Amino acid sequence: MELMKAREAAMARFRPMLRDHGLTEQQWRVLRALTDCDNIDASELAARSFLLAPSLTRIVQHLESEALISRRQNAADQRKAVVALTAKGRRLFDRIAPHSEALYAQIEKEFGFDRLELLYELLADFYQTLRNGDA
Amino acid sequence: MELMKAREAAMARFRPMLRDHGLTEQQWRVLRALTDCDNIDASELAARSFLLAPSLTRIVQHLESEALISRRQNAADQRKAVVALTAKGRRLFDRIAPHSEALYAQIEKEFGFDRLELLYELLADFYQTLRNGDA
DNA sequence: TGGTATCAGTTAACGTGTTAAACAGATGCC
DNA sequence: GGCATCTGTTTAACACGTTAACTGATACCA
Repeated sequence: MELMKAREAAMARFRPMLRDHGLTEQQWRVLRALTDCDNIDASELAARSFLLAPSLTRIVQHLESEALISRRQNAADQRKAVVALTAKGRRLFDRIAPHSEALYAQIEKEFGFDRLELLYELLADFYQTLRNGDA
Repeated sequence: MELMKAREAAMARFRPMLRDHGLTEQQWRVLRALTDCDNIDASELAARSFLLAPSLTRIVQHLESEALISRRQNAADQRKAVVALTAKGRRLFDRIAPHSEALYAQIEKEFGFDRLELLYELLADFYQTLRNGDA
């Protein structure tokens, strides 16, 4: 419950900015993942952007229809779909990234760098603990 | 991002159990809020279960169709809709509550009570900090 | 080599999150 | 009393989360 509230509060900061650029939070996650590691197939992209496959399918279709990314089939394995940023997609990323970083910096300033680091560490640990317990 | 992952990991524990009882996470939040404080109007219920009004409208319609809650109009202010648990709703809550508590206890055991308390405190603080900054 | 299991991705169905707009009941002001 | 405004709730539209079922391609193996 507290996790949900905290996450909503954080996203409330980012959403309006992304909206101004015509993106949702998840679409932004996909562009960011592709900037880090372009030309990967859908499974890899799903893992890196923490999206489930059905969501990613819809998002990729949407972004492709706006020419922000391209999709082609892996020649070696016809099942796989390789996704890449287009020049247009990269330009959009470059326009948004400074705003995104500014919002992160603002949160860091308000909440305090050390406390934020501690929170990150606890969250990552919490995540790992629960994942291990599932097995 | 870490917030999202942590929340997903936590809900992955609860969802299957709730699903066995035919509820979603949000429907469960509504029942829990009504158990704490019955006969409140929709705005109050939305605040207590941390749902937006449109979501709550749908959920209340759904739960009402399954006779788990009842809805009537406030006599003093015809705009307000007063929501209450039915006997059936209360019985369902009583059946689920022990499972829910067991899952919480399990998480507490795996992650550690003190660390969980620290995490709660940081999250609540994070939430408040961001909310204050919005004003 | 052919049959079967597995894998990558998609589609479908349902419920929720978010935003904007619509709506009726309440309130305030002249 | 009539009219603009505000409030509580609902509806609509679009996108995502989750689960399950489906399709086509690949791998395995008797």
